[in-house]
Amino acid sequence: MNDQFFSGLNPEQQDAVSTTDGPLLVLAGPGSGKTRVITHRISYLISQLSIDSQNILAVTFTNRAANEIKERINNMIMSRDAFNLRCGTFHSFCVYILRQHGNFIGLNQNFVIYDDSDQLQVINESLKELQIDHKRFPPRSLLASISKHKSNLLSYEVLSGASKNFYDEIVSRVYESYQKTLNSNSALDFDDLLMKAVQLLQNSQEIQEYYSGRYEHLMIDEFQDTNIAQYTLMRLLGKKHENICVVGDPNQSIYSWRNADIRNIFSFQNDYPNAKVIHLSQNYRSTQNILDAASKLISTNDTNIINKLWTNNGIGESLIIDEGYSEKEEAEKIIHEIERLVKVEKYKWDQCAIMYRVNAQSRVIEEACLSNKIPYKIVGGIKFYSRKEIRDVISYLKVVANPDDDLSIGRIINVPTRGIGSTSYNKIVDFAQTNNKTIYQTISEYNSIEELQELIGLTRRAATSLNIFSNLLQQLISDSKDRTPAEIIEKIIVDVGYQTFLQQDETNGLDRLENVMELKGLAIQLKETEEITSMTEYLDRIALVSDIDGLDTNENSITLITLHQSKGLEFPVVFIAGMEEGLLPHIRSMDDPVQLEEERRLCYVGITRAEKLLYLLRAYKRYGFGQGSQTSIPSRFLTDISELNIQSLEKTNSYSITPKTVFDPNTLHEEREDTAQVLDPIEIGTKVIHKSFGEGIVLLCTESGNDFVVDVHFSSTGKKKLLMSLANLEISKKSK
DNA sequence: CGCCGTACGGTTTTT
DNA sequence: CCGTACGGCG
Repeated sequence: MNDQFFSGLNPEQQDAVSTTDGPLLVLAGPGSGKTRVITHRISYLISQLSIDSQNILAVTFTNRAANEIKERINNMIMSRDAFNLRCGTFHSFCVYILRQHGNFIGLNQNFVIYDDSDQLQVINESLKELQIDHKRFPPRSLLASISKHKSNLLSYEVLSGASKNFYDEIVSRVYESYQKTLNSNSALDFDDLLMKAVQLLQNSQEIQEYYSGRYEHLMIDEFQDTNIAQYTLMRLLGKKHENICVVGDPNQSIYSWRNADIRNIFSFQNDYPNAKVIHLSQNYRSTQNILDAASKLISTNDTNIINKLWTNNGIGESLIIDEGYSEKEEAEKIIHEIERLVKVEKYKWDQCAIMYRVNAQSRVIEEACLSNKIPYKIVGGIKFYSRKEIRDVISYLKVVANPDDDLSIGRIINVPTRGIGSTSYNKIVDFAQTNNKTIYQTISEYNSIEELQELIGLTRRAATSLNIFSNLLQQLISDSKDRTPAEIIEKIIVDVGYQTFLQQDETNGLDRLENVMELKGLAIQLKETEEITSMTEYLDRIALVSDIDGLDTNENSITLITLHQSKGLEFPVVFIAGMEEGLLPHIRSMDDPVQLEEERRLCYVGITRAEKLLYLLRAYKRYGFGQGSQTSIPSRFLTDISELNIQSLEKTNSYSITPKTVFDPNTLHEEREDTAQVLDPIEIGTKVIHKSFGEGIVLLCTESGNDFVVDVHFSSTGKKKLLMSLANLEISKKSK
C-alpha cells in the first residue's frame, strides 16, 4: 500500500513526505516538486496515518497556491474529509481566528481591513495633525517603516522614546497617531492581522492553550518569504506537537521589501535543534540549459546558498537572447515569436508567459497582443479595487459592516453629493473628536435637525442633509441583518442613488456603473460558490484575495505577469522582457548590494519558471519616467550568463531562430537611425488630429528638453497642453 | 456648497 | 500621459 502511495516520488521526496514526527526543514530548489511533497504529505497524514484533516494546517503564500493544493488533495484522496483541511495564507488564517476569538484581546468583532490606500490616507491625516511636512517625510516611506516595525512585532508603545535619530522619531510619532486612528475606527491593516493574532495567542492563556494544540501538523510553504510575525505565529501554533514542516528555497527569497526575513530559516534550525533537514535538488521542470543559466546567475550572489540544480530532462534548446530597438519592438518580437511557436511548433497559447519587472511594462505588450489579435490575460495589475466607483461602494459596505469606520464614512458622506461639504464635515469631525465619539455614534445620537444645528453648529441646510444621511445609514445597517451583500449593493445603487450619481458622468458613467455591477456579480457568485452571505465575510474575502479568479481560468491565452507574481508557477515557454540595467535590476535597488542580490534572485525565479524555452529580451531604447526615450545598457544578469549556449532571433519577418550566434551583451545592440523619433516643432496655426480629442489648431509650441510642449485648441474639448512625444499628433492634410 | 480650472507629482515588487 | 489636490468663482 505504501509502495503504491510513494510511486513517482524520489527517495528524498519520500523522506520529506513520510517524516511526520517532529520539526522538518525542506530546502528545495525550483521545480523540485515542492507542491507535490506538500500534497502528498497531507494525503499521507490523512489516508495512511488517519489524522483527521481538520487537525492539519497548511500555510501557503498566496490563495492561488492554497486552492491548487486543496484541489490536488481532493483528487488524491477523493473524500469529503479533505474539505475540512485548513489551507490558506497566514493572513486569511489570522482573520479566521480573530473573527472567532478577537474579543479576548478586546478587538471589535466587526473590524474592517484597511488596504494600502486606506493606510496612506490615515498617514496623510496624521501628518496634517502633527504638522509634519509630507515632502520631507513621504507618506509611503513612513508607511514602509511603520509596517516594518509591525512585522517585527514592535508596537508604538514599545518604540516610543527609543528613537535613535530624527527620522525614527518622526516615524514613531506618526506610528502612534496612525495606530490610534486605526484602533478607534476598529480597522486592522495587513500587519495588524498578524500582530493581533500573535497578541491573541500570547496574551490569553485560554486561547493559547487551545491553539497551541489545535493543529497536530503544521506545514508552511515558501518559508523563505515569511516575516518575524509569521514565524512567531508558527512557533505558537506548533508549540504542543512541534510537527512543523517548512519548505523553502533561500535563492527564491524575493519579498524582503515586504519584511520577509530569510533568517527565519536559520532560526528554525536554532529553535528546533532536533529538526531534520532534507534537500531536494533534482529538478523536474526545466531543461539543463535553463538550469545552467539559473545556476550561473545565482552563483554570482555572495550569499548564494549553493544548491546545484540538475535534471534528467536533457540539454534542451539554447537560451535565446535578443533586443528590440524600442520597447515596442521588443513586444512585437515576443508576440511574433509566440505566433511562430503556436503555428509552427504547435505550442498552445496558454503554454507561453511573458514576465516583467514592473507592471507598467505590461501596457506595451498588451497593445502588441491587441494589434496582433493574440489572446492574453494579465495577472494582477488590474486595479479593479482602486477604481473610484468601486472604492465608494466598498466604503458603504465597510460602514455597514462596521459603522465606527470614520475613514469610510468620510469617503461617502457626500457621495453622491448631498450638500455636506468640507466645512460641515470638519465641524462634525471636530465635534465627534472632542466628545470622544465616532462619527456614526455622533450623528445617530443627535438625530434631529435642531440638535445637529445647535450642538455641531451646522447650517440648517447641512443639518437637514446630515439628518437624511444618518437615517439612510441606519436603514442600511438594519437592513443588512437579513440581506446578502449583493442585495445591499443593489440598495446602494438604487436607493442611495449611486446609479443616478454615476449617470451624471456622461463620458464614463456607463463603464463605471458596469464596474459596480461586476462587484455585485462577484457577491452573487461568492454566495453560490463559497456560501459567503454576511457582509464581513464578503469584505474579508475581497481584502484577502487579490486576483479575480474564475475570470480567466481555463482560458487559452498567453499570460502576462510580473516576476514577483510568477513565483510558484511554471510554463513551457517563458519570455522575460526588459533585461536592462535600471529595470532588472531595478534602479531603486542598484546602489545597495543587498537589494541587488534580491534582484538577481528575482531574475532567477523568472528563469526557473521555464520548462522548455527561455527568451530574454531587452530594448535598446525605452521611454523613461521623465520624458523621451533613453538608451539602456544590457542587464548585468545577461553578462552573468553570457558564456553559455545562447542564440538570438533572426531579424526576418518570421523572427526564426539563428543557429549558433555567439552572444556578447555589449555588442548586441545596434545603433540605428531615429526614424519617427526625430521631433520637429510644429508651426503655429497648423491643423492637427489627436486620437481622442479629434481636430485642433496649434496655438503655441515651445521647446522643453528633447521635447516640445504644444498648446492646441481642439474643437471638441478646447485648449490642451500636450507633450509632443506622447501626444502622437497627426498633421492634418488640409493645412497647406 | 459645488463645479471647474490649473498645478503638480508620480512609477517596484503585494498578502 | 493620468489622476488627484487645491483654489477661485458662481
